[in-house]
Amino acid sequence: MARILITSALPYINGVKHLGNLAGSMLPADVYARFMRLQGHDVLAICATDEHGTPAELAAAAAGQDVRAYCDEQHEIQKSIGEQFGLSWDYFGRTSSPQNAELTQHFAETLEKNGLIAEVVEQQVYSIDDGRFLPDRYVEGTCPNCGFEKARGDQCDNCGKLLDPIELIEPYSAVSGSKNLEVRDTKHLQLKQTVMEERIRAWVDGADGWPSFAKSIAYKWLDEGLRDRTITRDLKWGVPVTKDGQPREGFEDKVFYVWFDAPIGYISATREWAEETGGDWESWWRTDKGADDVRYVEFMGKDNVAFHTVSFPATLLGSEEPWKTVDALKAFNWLTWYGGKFSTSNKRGVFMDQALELLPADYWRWYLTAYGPEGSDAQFTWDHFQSSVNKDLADVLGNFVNRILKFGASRFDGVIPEGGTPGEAEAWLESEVSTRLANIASHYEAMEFRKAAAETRALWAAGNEYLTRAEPWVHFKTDKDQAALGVRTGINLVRLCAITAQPVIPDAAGKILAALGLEGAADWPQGDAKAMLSALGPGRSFAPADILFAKIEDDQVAEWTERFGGAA
RNA sequence: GGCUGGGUAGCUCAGCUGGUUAGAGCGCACGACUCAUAAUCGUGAGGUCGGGAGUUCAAGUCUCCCCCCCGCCA
Repeated sequence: MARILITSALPYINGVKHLGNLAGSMLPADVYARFMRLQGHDVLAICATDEHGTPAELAAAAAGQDVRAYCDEQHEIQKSIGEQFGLSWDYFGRTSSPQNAELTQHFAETLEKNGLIAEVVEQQVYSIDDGRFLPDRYVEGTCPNCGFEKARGDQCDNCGKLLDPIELIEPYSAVSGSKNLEVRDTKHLQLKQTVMEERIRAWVDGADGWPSFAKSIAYKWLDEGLRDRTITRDLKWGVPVTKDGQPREGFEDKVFYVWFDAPIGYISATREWAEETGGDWESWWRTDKGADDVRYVEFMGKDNVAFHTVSFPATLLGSEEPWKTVDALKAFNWLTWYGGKFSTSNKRGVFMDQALELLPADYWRWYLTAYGPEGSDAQFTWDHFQSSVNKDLADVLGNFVNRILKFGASRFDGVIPEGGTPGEAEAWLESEVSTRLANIASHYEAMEFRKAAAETRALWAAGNEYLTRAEPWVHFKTDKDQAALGVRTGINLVRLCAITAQPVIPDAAGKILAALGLEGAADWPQGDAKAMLSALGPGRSFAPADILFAKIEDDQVAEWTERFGGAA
């Protein structure tokens, strides 16, 4: 039994995530966690909301709420929707937790002791009326490049030029509209990544278990040369900056930059979990306290790769403390909406809460796993979604389960019958089952989700093919024992299909197992195929399940296309 | 304009460090079956791997140039 720590990139707090976010980290992390639990491993799956930063403040302001209240509410919403999607986190924490503040301050102070943090003086816009420094996006004014009058401090939306707030002509506060601004010197902390560069490169060199494109992203950053990063911001909402555990002089109105504290959230959420459950968080994160045998697997979208391969490791390695660093890293590409970007404002794309209004979670889980953006970007289209789900789930799996259970119920009174002599069809199936099960497991081990799903489906197809070969409906007329063998074997195969499908479609798998009278936990099938296919012996009763997956109809697709946008 | 990532059968995608007749699913055509959600099973037709040049005994797979798409940034 191995110990496996799984994290998925933290969803940002400002609203419900879309299907691309789900497909790119949270869902595969869950599928992987479920598979590993089925294998009997000790799994700790951690996620959390990423709550700090300017966008959170802006979103709260837009909602007319206090930031804390806004985050409280949004956190609960995201947690609930995730659970409805079957995301089986062991803990879903928050980066706004006291645990995260403490750990973030600990890391910053430790890094400083190790000479990796410098205090620098920068020039920044100060709003006298607001009584605060204004971060980039809180200053607006006329663009010095194109004359656009509503340019933001970080960038002009009109000409696209990247700006420094102090360059703006006639700047004003986006908070109050006040023009009573001045440029003042202000102190910030910088993480000296330049000093860490060779060390991080060596660490990346030694890494395996990353997709090639993840490694190339890390090298690209390293090749361009790491820059020292300012890790503090002039915001109220965030982790306060401290020194020796006390508020740091000159930093009373500053907090750590969201990208500094967010990945630390993986650790702090584990600590939240430990405090709630009595678990031992250090045994998962400190190699001097038991984590040396932990395999740590991170899931993320490709936009997050640099932060996980360079920035976060810089924090961990720079501390000179025995923190666990990532072992295997799985990065996903983009799920695109008809080849373009998901866009809330343009009414393109489906968000997690909306998806659940349309169809149960398993439909989405299957589609996003079997056709997800794993090796390259993947296109979501309604037509593709409809045809994939209908064929795979309704026709191949649903129909297989349904036909064998119904036939067995009507011909053998819902009791697994005995009798019959295994022949060619059974031999073929045994060979098929052992091949497929081995493939499914090895693809999951390798975190090849599309391939694992394809093999899972191949097992379902083998079920249909077996019935074609065994023809119990034909034998029933002349040789009931032979028909009994087909039914018994078919039902055993249904069980195997359900168990192996659990990581991806847990609800449907549960319904199937319930139909077989197998409520509760089921472990990954053990033994040889012959034994697996006779695990459920004669005499056990079963009942046909309700239709597992209703087909998606054309008029539904038409309606959804109208509602959510489709081909551009 | 710069920088990633792409451009492989009608569609969506696999093809690791170059090596037998380039793969899968869907769709399509034909055949079989009737237990089943008009589901299933079998067979088959489909690709000069974006274009050009080069390296090599051998390139979808390496090098260079060009074209196009998505995304990020300027």
